[in-house]
Amino acid sequence: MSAEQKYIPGEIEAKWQQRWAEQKTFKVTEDPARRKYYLLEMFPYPSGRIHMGHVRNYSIGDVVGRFKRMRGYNVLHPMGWDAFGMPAENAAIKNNSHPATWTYENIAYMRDQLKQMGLSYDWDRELATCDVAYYRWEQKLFLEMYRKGLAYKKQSFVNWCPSCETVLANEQVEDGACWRCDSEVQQKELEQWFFRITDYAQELLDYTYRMPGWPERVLVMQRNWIGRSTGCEIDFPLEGRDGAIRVFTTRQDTLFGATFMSLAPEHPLALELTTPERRAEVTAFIDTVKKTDRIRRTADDLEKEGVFTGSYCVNPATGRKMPIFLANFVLVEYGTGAVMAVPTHDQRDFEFARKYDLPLVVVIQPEGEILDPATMTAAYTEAGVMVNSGRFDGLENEAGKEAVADWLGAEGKGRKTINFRLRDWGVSRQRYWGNPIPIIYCDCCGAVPAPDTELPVVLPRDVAFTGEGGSPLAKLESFINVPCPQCGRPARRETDTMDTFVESSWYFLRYCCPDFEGGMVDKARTDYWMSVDQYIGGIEHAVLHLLYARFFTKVMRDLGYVSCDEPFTNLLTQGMVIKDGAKMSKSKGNVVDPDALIKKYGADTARLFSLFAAPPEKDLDWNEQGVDGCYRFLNRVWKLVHEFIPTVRAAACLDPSTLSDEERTLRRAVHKTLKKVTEDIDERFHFNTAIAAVMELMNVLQGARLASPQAGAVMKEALDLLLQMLAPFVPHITEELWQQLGHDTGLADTAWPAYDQSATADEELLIVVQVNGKLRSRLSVAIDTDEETVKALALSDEKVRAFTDGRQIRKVIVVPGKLVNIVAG
RNA sequence: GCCGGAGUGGUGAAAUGGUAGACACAGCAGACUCAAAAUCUGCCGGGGGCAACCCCAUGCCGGUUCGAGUCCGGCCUCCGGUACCA
Repeated sequence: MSAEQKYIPGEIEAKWQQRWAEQKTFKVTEDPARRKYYLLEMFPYPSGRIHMGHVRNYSIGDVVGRFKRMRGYNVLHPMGWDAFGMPAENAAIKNNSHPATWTYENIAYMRDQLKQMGLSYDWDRELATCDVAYYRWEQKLFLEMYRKGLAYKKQSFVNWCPSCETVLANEQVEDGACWRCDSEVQQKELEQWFFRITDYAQELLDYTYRMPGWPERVLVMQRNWIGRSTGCEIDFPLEGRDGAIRVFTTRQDTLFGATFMSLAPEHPLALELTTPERRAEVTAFIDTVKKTDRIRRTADDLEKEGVFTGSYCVNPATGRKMPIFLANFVLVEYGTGAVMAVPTHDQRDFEFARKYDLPLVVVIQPEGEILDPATMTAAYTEAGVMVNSGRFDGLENEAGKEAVADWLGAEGKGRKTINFRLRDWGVSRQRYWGNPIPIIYCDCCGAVPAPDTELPVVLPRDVAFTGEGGSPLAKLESFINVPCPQCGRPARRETDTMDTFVESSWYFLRYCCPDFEGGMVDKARTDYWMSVDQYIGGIEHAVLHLLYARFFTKVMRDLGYVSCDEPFTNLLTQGMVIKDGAKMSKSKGNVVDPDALIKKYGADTARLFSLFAAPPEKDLDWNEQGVDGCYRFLNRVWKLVHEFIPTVRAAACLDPSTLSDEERTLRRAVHKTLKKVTEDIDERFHFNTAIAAVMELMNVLQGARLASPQAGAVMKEALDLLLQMLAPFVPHITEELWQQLGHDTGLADTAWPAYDQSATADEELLIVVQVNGKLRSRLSVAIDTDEETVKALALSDEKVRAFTDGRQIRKVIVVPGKLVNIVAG
């Protein structure tokens, strides 16, 4: 084989990447006359180099993008950089440089890596969230949200990561540890900025039932996170003094069984209600609880402990005097931070009551069983009939929930309410490398928005990175000191920056119009592209990014920026990349470097393997030999096409009506494969089976040795279609071979071929014959054989007779064109 | 505990309720070669049989059905999420 006939991925890949870039093949503009398709993969954090997760994510996306494009869609397929964040600061400290330098160098390198993969992005729309041109609009939105009360500041206990030295949102705490660095999270009382995502809790929940394009498990995770529960707020008057304790309960049907009250140790009334003689014990208890770290405090084996405050409140239904306790399992952040304790019907209250010898009253009686408080070993939490509940006795407890709620409302002692687990989104971060929150603090005027004329608040560059802790911004006098926009007196800038999840909550909108100078988004262009038709990324963002982005879309809709209710119509969550049974990670030492892979095999092989080895949603087991196999396959394609180049160039015009049996069979295989590949990509995203089908076709084509003029025409069609089918998966090699076959137009610009329905039709059918459901024989019959004939053939078949002779034929089931099942007994 | 998802050859996997294991990897045998690599061809779930074939087999136990990897019920195991949520 001569040198020019050898498959050298490096050469052809560079050639076509350059061609696509020069010709702006994948540049798109809004065109209302064409069907749009917005395809988006989650943009990467510029950590330094891409990893296999990126290779997989972007390979999957690229198949969809190239396929939809060939199908005639106006495809928006952008890429950019989630460029603010902590690692840049850490790197700056370590290397004595600047986060911006580190970030932009990484972007340059990774952009190059992505380009080497041959991805079909419109690079003209590239954005980096750390560019002022991007984050300036976020500041404007922040102020709009501030004016609407959707951004606000409050003093509260917040999650503090001592290692990152910053606050975390609830969603960013995993198992009591920081989502990024895994340090144990502490509770700290601080004044912080929040986004009022709870205002949208109901809508965020409702739409999870109207998003059929999302995986059910992501929707379930979001529903659980939002955590809506219906119940009542009930006021328990304090004994011997004014005021009341308000509780939230979903079990108002058990109100008559409430025998004591449990408050969170952090409850505002905790100390106020403590009598002088109990004071020492109570403060000691509060201290102990506060010192208990979050992991242990939320461990399920933590013993229920509490302390009596010395005060009492009154059950509004029974008039019973209820001792008020502080309890370590009551969470101040959920409900009202106070729980009416019904030990007979709540397991935690039960354990607590047993430990502190508190009274039990049964108020829900199960059918066919009598509960006795003296002998109960666990709380009864199932359905039953209300007892010891005055006027409600005899009601089914579910009906009782309604009745008690109505009664509480009528008496003014409580009301129906809905409670959410979702908390507001804390967005303040005590970091430098983020978007400055555009607020100025004045001793006279309080918090004042930076005026429009002063926007954007540019992140200053001349900052020292000492690694000594705290935000470098807070030490920069030239940044902090500013006159108050209202009264002109000396004031101070906010030095906190925004959570980087804020940038990723609207980047998909900015891609629609990345060059727009007139505001955050150009509504006409954004309306054309939105919503994202297909979003692809890792499952790890199920409740972080994906919830925030939904929230932002709704906020921006209500502020008039966009028209859609939801950002992502279809979501694909791809599986992890595994090697040797574990997720690829530096600490495991099982990382495969994409650069080395591409250098050795080329981008097409890297893409092909990551698409072939598993369907997109499943974890992908990386296997070097499998990669080798894909490389060999591409070599076979290369050789096969080269072998037939002379034949194809000399081929006659295809006339399907004059083909020999052999030629027709070959052509049938080609069109059947095209049908399968089309459906596998378009309807199912099953790229692995699509590729397998093409491999099968290759095996057929390699065996074909045809000599007639029409055979050349059949082969020409076969190779053209083979390359078109493979184009979305392995765009470089197919483009090169396409050109070598003599085509003038680029393969990427061809239309996805339609299969010839008549060519796919079989002439003979294989009919499976079963006796009592077991395979016994196969029949080959002409396509138009009628059912009765097939039945007769099956019954008279020699192999079948061996199993039916001497038995009675009870029934014969015929599935046309497929199968005959003879029931004999 | 609760909520998801998954259990199929040595491995990754494939199968609108209708031939279980396509395709590929690994392995074995052969061809080519002085030899090796590369490439090509064949075999490749287990058991029985000279063979045609037969029996068993999709985590386990039941059920529905002419027919179940697929649907239903009950278990077991693994993975992911979540957790004192009142």
